[in-house]
Amino acid sequence: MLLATWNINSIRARVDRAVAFLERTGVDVLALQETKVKDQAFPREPFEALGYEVVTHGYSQWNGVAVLSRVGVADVERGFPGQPTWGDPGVAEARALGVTCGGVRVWSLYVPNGREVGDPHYTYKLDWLAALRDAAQGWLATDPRAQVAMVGDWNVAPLDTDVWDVGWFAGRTHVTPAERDAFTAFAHAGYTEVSRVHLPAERTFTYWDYQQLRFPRDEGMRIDLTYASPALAARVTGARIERDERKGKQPSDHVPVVLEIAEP
DNA sequence: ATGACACGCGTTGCGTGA
Repeated sequence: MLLATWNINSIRARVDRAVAFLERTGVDVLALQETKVKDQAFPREPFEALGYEVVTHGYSQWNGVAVLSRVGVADVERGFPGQPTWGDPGVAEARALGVTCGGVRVWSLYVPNGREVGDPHYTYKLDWLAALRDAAQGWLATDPRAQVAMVGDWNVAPLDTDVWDVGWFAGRTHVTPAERDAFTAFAHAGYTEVSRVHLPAERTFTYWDYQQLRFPRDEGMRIDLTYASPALAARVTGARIERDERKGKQPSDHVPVVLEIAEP
C-alpha cells in the first residue's frame, strides 16, 4: 500500500495537481491538510471518478483536513479525543481526521502553527501536541498491535538540520526545545517517525516558503512527518519526498511525502 | 529555469501561514 501526506494549501486551487499526482503515483491513500474549504464545497467528484472515497473535515477557509482512499474508509473521527479548542467560545478546529483505510488507522493532522513564541497560539500548539500524544498513547495501551499512522504537517522541525539556517530560526517557532520535546514525546510513547528511517539525509526538506526564492535556493524545512505505531512501523519499507511537486505553476509550498507499506 | 508570496473572503484590503 502507498500512503501519502500533503499539505496542499487549498484543494480548490490545486485539484488538478492532486488528480495528476494520484494518476502518476498510484497512491492508495492520500491525507491532505490545509484544504481551506467547507465540507459541502470540497471538490469530491474528480477523486471519486478515479475510484477514491473522499472523507473531509473543514469548517471554513482556515485549516481543513481530508483523506482520499481507494482501499476503503471506516470509523471516521473528526477531531481526536481530548483535542484542545481555540477561541471564545472554544471551537475544535478542523485539524485532525481519523479514517481506517485498508486496515491502517490514518490520522491526517495539521498541527497549529504557533505564530510566535509566547503567543497564545504557541501555547495552544504545545497543548494540542500534548493532548494528541495522550490520545496516541491510549491507542497503544488499548491495543499494542494497533496499526496507526499519524501523518501530516507537524509544524515542528525536529533537528537543527531540518531547517535551512538554524540561525535564522533563533527565537522563532518550529525549533524551540518545548516544541521539539512535544514532538519527541510521541517516540517516548512508542511511535517511530518512519520517514527519516528511509530518508536520513540532512537538509531533506518538505516545505519551502513562497517568498525570498526559498525553493530555488533550497532554503526549506522538514515538517511533514509520519509517526507510526510499532506494528505499522515494521511494515514501512520505503519513503520518498515528491520534491518536483514544488515546481511548475501554482504549487503548494509543501510537497507530498509517500510511504510504502508492506502487506501484513 | 525550480525565480522574487499565496490562499479565501469579499471587495480593491485583511487575516493567516512559517
